Amino acid sequence: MTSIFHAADANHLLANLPVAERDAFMATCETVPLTFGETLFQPTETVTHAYFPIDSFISQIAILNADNRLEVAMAGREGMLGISLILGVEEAPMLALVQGAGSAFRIKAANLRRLLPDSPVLHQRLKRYIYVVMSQLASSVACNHFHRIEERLARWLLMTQDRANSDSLQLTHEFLAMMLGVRRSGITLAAIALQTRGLIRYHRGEITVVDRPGLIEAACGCYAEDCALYNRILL
Amino acid sequence: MTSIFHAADANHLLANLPVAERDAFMATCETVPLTFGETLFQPTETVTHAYFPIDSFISQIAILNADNRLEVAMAGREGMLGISLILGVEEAPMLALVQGAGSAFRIKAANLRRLLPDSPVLHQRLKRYIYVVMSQLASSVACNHFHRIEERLARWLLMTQDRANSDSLQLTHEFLAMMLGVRRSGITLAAIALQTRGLIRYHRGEITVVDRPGLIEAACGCYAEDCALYNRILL
DNA sequence: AATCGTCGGCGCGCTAGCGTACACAACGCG
DNA sequence: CGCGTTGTGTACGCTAGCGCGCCGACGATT
Repeated sequence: MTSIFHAADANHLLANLPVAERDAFMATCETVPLTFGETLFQPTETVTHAYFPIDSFISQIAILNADNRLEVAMAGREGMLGISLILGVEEAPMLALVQGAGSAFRIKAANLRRLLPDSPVLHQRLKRYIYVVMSQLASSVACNHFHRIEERLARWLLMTQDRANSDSLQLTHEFLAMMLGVRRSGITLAAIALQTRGLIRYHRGEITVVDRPGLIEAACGCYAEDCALYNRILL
Repeated sequence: MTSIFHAADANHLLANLPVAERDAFMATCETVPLTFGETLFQPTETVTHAYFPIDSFISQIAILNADNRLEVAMAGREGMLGISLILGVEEAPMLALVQGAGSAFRIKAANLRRLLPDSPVLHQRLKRYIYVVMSQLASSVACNHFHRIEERLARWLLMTQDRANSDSLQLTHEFLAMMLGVRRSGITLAAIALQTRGLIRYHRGEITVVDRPGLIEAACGCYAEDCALYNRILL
């Protein structure tokens, strides 16, 4: 590799680590493909691995019961899945579903635990990431409570676009309804509104972001705040 | 002190620590009184202290804007305030308001930072507490979205009662409305319903829990799940 | 070219909760 | 004792979103 960028840089939490830490991590991790729809964690089950997405992304979904479920967090290249392990807990808090196929670095729980005491930079970065996720969860409580479907849909599309790194997303209204915890036809109405305003275009399971700045405008402020928080704490 | 219980045991996170860790903590902390309505943290401001409530309790409130605010977490004898410090971040994520007057152990940010590396039991316990709070935040996103006011009110009263250690709570409908992020008269209706069912009694700013088991029944399952999670992870 | 499953548009009646506003009762203070 | 303040009950019209269900259109398969 002649580039100054190492393969590990593909995940932001692993980028620019001290060489010793990076090598130690890469020596004990493996690269795995994740397929769309794959379940990585079931709530309360034991977490055996942590995942650091490269070009995949994962939805974390809170389940109240069969009919009441909704996405509360998303992990892509900018983050990780398996926070519990950093906190010394071996159970998964929520359902983790691969929402964007791709690959990820995967590391065994025991290896990660062994690694962290000797990787102060990584360890610190992961703890700060946990802070970001917690803060975003806190504001999501308010966002899901106060903001309407159209704003939340816009926010969700932006977050997904960031992680998918593409203007075109493979998503049905049905799926979006599950993510936002609303009715399918509620999504249809919101999507029509966004399309009419020229912000997105869609057709049978494919949504294209046409006007990203406009979409940011249409989204609730929570999107911008989430970005600002991430940059403030992790960059 | 002839009792086998030490003063530190008044906060569950500090109870039954190894003597060395307990002494180190108690040597650098102070006991402070907290008065009702006091603001301990403002969002994004620097956190100078962590608090371990003894018989006080503190609401953590997410603020979207002047009109849209709602409580997302509560810290009493069973927990702490100032999680950011454990994660190596010095800013506060939310507004922290004293909701039940009483006292708390208070420790300076720098002292806590210095203490933790030599206090493995406490450190581990605090990390596991963070996991509990995160999981509760995640399910709160869903709870606030799907459950109705009456169920959420019942849950909130139970959580408050646990921390206040009293059947009688000093609360106005106005205040409850702010906590749950709803209209004042929405609380009045829910309170009437609960009183009619003989679960609570209230009068001008004082609410009394009459039938706790019944109230648990009336609350959404989130209350029981929160308790179960706490016990599973921290006991 | 016919078929069939998936996806999206739409309608209908309904409910929870909103914003606003007013009235009354209890309490605290001078 | 009278007064203002605070807390609670209630009413009215309104909106977002629900549950349900139907239909048409698209696209893949054969």
